[in-house]
Amino acid sequence: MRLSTKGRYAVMAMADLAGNEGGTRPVSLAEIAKRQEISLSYLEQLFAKLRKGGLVRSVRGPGGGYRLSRPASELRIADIILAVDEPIATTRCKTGSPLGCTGTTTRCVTHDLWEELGRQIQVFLSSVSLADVIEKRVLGRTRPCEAKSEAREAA
Amino acid sequence: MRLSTKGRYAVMAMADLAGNEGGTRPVSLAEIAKRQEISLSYLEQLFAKLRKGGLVRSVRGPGGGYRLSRPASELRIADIILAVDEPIATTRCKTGSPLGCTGTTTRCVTHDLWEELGRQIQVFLSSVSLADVIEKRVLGRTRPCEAKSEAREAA
DNA sequence: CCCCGTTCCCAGCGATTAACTCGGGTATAG
DNA sequence: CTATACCCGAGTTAATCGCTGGGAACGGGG
Repeated sequence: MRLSTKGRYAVMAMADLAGNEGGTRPVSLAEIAKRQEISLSYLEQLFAKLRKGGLVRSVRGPGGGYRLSRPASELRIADIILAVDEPIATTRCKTGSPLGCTGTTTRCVTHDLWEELGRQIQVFLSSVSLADVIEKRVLGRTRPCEAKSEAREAA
Repeated sequence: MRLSTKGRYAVMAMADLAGNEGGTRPVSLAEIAKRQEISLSYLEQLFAKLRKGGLVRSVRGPGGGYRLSRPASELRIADIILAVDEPIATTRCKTGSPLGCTGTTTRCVTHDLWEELGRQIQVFLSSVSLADVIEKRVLGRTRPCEAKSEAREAA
């Protein structure tokens, strides 16, 4: 899972859309662009991908705009980022086959590390829905069961 | 915390160093460059930062090279990445003061989200030492207490 | 039915940034 | 003295971000 500003913009825009959807009429990109201070053209680019990903539905013509395809509580942040940001290879192993780097030399000792990190990020972002974000129910999700005092200093 | 290829290369190189340190003589960058297939010049750039960060010690002259400044079990992955990759701002809020974006509009609803994500990554990478990586003790660190079935499909 | 504005839609472009290289310099062992 | 290996700064290439401009569908007024 890749983490870039593009994904962040997409989440911002989706949060704006979820927060301003009255149910009566769609929300135009122009509104979102003004509120979130993102260029309209860039938003269009992002929403094209979000539409292909099935996260939003578009309504054309005057009074048109975008709607969420599902309730905000069922849209996960991970889905949004996955829709706009192509996944990136976190290891140097050949594309597709993670088998090409096992057991030879010290080549890919870090393979498992990055894979596990990616999994951690995925789990976290999948556990947060769009509704959670606009309700500010994000903080305090650190699981207390691993709350060892890992707070030694590096200096 | 920023996640780029630079940080990954640094961790690869440090893992190589930790795995090939016999204790008798330092490890030269030329060796690491050959084993890890990273260009020598780029490695020098990385190790300059690692040295400034106090993670390695250098020995000049023939037979010289680098040593870990501490046992591999006391060097955390987070420290390595922090040493080579400048931290990046994950929100649009003005630099330094995260107070500039509270309560106005929908402006920074995502602020808490990115901050919490960064904290999650930090916690994970701080929980893994260089020794863990070369001993392959990385997988299976997902805390089982949050193992709800979050596996609904997005389609 | 026809015109017209709104809004989504799509392809390509410029500028910023990261990734990486190149050329030198300095300390040290033999 | 010389070869090895660290040290340092500037320069080059490639990718990505974010923007510009024109085209296509749709609703409303005449």
